[in-house]
Amino acid sequence: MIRNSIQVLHAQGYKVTRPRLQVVEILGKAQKPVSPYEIQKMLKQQGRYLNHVTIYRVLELLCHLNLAHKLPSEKGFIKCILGNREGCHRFMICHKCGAIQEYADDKLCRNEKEIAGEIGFHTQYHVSESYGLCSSCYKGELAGNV
Amino acid sequence: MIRNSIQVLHAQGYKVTRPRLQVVEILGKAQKPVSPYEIQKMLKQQGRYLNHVTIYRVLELLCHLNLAHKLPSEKGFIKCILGNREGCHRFMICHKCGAIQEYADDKLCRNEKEIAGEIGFHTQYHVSESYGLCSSCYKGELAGNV
DNA sequence: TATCTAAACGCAATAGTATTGCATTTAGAT
DNA sequence: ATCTAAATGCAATACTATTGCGTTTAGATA
Ligand SMILES: [Mn+2]
Ligand SMILES: [Mn+2]
Ligand SMILES: [Zn+2]
Ligand SMILES: [Zn+2]
Repeated sequence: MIRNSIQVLHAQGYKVTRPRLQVVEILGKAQKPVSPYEIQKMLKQQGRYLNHVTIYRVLELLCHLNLAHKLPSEKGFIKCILGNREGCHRFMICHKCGAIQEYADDKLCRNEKEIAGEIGFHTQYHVSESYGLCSSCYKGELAGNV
Repeated sequence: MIRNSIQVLHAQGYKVTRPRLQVVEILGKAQKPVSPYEIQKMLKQQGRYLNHVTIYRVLELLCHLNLAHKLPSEKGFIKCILGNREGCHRFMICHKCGAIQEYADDKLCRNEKEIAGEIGFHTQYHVSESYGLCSSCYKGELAGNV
C-alpha cells in the first residue's frame, strides 16, 4: 500500500510528503470509508496532527491517482485495492458492519453502456454501489432469526 | 406530479401541507438535482419562505415515499419519474448540462446480484449513476471539435 | 361549522463539513 | 549546500446538517 503509493506519487511527479503518507497509512488500515475529519481524529489519537485542509487536498490527489475512491453515499474515502484495471471500480457495502468489497466487472459496464446508448447517452464512467449484507453478517442474521 | 404526490401523501397517512407541496413543485420544475438550500433560494425568488429544517424534513419524507431520490454524488435531490416500479432506480447524468435521465433495468440488477452472490454478498438495493454526455451535449461536442 | 389533537412547522442554537487566500515550510532537483 | 516550485498550515469564511422546543395547523370528529 505505502510502497505502491510512493511509487505512483513519484512516477506522476508528485512529492512524497509526510502528510500524504500518513493519510495513505490511515486509509490502508481502515476497514470502512473514512471522512477527512475522521482521518484527522485518527491521526490525533496517534499524537499526530494534520490540518483538515491538507487532508482534503491529499484525498483529492489520491483519488485523482486512483489510489483511493470517494464514496459519496457513505460520505467517506476508501483505498483502492484494484489498481489501474480497466473499467470502473464498484463497491459492495455491508450496511451492518460497514465492510466494503471493491470489484470491477466489464460485462456490467458494457450492459450499462448499452442501455444508455439506446437513448443516445454516452457514458464515460459509472458509480455503482450495492448495499446489503456481507457473508458473515448474513450468517449472523440467520442465526439471530432462529 | 403534484396530483400524484397528494395522493401518495394521503394514502400513506401523511398530511398534505403547503411546505410539502411547494417542495414538490420545485422538484417538478427542476431539470437537475437541487439541494435543500437551493430549494430555499428558489422559493425565495418566488417571494415564499420555508425554513431549511422544514425542507430537509420534507425531502426526507419524499424520498421515503419514493417520490424523490437523493443523488449523493450530486449532493442534491430529484423527483422520481418512475413510480413504484420494481427494482432499483438508476440515473444517467450529463456532466455538461446536468440533465438527469432516470431508468430501471431488472437485468442489470440480476447481474449485479449474481456477481455479489458469488462472493457471498446479499444485495438489498443498488445505487447506480452513469456519468457522461446526453445526446444533445454529445452532438454539441462533435460540432465543436470540427 | 366548531372543536380537538397529533402531526408538522418555525425558530434558535449548535455542530459538522468544505473552500479560499496567503504566508511559511519543504521535497527533491541541481 | 543552495534553490525553487510545490505543498502545508493558518485564519477566515461559507455552506450544510441536526436537535430541542414552543407554536401552528391539517384533517378527523362531533
Ligand atoms: Mn479502485
Ligand atoms: Mn425513482
Ligand atoms: Zn457485514
Ligand atoms: Zn447534456
